[in-house]
Amino acid sequence: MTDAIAHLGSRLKEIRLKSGLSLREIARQLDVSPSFISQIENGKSQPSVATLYSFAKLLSVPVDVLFQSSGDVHIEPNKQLDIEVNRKNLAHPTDAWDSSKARISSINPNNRSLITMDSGVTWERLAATAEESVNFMEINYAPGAETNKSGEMIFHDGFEYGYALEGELEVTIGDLVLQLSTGHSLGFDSSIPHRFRNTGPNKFRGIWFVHGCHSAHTSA
Amino acid sequence: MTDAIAHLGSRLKEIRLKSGLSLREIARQLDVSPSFISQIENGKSQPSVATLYSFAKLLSVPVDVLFQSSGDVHIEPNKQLDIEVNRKNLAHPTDAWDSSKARISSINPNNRSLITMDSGVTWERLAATAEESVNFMEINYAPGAETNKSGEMIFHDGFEYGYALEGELEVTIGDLVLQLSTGHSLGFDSSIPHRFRNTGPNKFRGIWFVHGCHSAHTSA
DNA sequence: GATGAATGTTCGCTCCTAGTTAACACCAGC
DNA sequence: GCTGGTGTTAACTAGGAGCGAACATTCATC
Repeated sequence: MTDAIAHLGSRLKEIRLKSGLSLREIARQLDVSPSFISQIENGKSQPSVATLYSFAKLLSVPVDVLFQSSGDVHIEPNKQLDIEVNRKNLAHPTDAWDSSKARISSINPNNRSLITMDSGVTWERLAATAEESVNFMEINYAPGAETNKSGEMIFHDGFEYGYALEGELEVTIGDLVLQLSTGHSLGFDSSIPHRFRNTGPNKFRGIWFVHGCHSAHTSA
Repeated sequence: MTDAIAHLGSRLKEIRLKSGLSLREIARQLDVSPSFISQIENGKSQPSVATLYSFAKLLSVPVDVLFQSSGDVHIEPNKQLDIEVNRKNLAHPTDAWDSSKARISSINPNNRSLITMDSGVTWERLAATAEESVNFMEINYAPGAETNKSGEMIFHDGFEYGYALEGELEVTIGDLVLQLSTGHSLGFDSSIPHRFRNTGPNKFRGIWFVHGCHSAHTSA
């Protein structure tokens, strides 16, 4: 077990290098010796929780990320071949799609109405019913993609429900941070500011249900 | 520094209590002494990262949560394995579960509240929010299982949305018959009489969302 | 090509502390 | 009374968190 622990060092190193900080610089800021950082990164020693926590803070990375398997988080270049049906940058999914007149809607996977967001985020509509202010959709987050590049959180009336199909998604709701992985589900009052981010190396897919929202806002 | 570290113990205790596990039970599963757990929870000692990590895993909570100040997180109590939590034969999922007071609900796959129906049909709750008349769940139909043995159809106020994860499900809505397979989704006005049946050889799993229903009826 | 100032690494060493084994006090049920 | 559950504390120990010093390496610059 716990190869998450075993690879913690290399993961730290990987992230540190990406951040462009030198080992000695880290050591200075964490107020520990450079040699110790080296030992940690090479798996020859393990930090205390306090040290690990400061380390994560310094790299401005949620601690959970450090336990994830490393991998080259390479973001898909904006290959928007295949004609995107629609391109919006909505504050949030209230009236992403128009409501339909049909009382029954059945949609097969290759036939979904698609919205492509700027940031590597897509929504695919899963049903088109007569209900307004309801969105039932599959959401996709490419590696590194996030709800809002600026780091702003969004909030809106209503409730939001999600189920993770594949990959990992870091969900921030208020000051709560959750890691969503396959099979995990959640629901929350979406008037609480929230944002999502794919911190993992693979794409994230999830089933999302948003309803009862009439207006959307963003908050720094 | 970082009162996040200082409060780590109490945070752990808080979450453990919510999960309904005893300190000794945790100790057994983590393979450490009960006294040590106590010391950790009371801030008299600090765990190693490995211990902390296993602790978080056991509580099925992302590590980051442990560093946050306490808040209203809803964690589904350890579903006492095998013993089915509840056994009902509801006409339909309106108030299958009580609403929760928590504003945020996160449930991990092994920890869901389960309702077993007579007919090889189970519902697993995916989120427990404050909303009433809302059910977000994973539904399971064993091969041959059906909504209603008698062949009756059901209808109720509101709308119903579904996404097929695995297997096949025959969906009858009014006089329309659909075959749902992986990735297929649907939504419909649930005042239209409907019923489901697993006609395939494998079990069916799907994500289901039902809301806005206040009364349920059956119709031959 | 020597001097310096970065980088990261290894080897011992010290001392702190993660984790132990008691024994403790409490409460519920029989 | 006992037995089996809960959580807490004290005294102890072994192992490893973290250190300092010396190491090898790249670069610039003179």
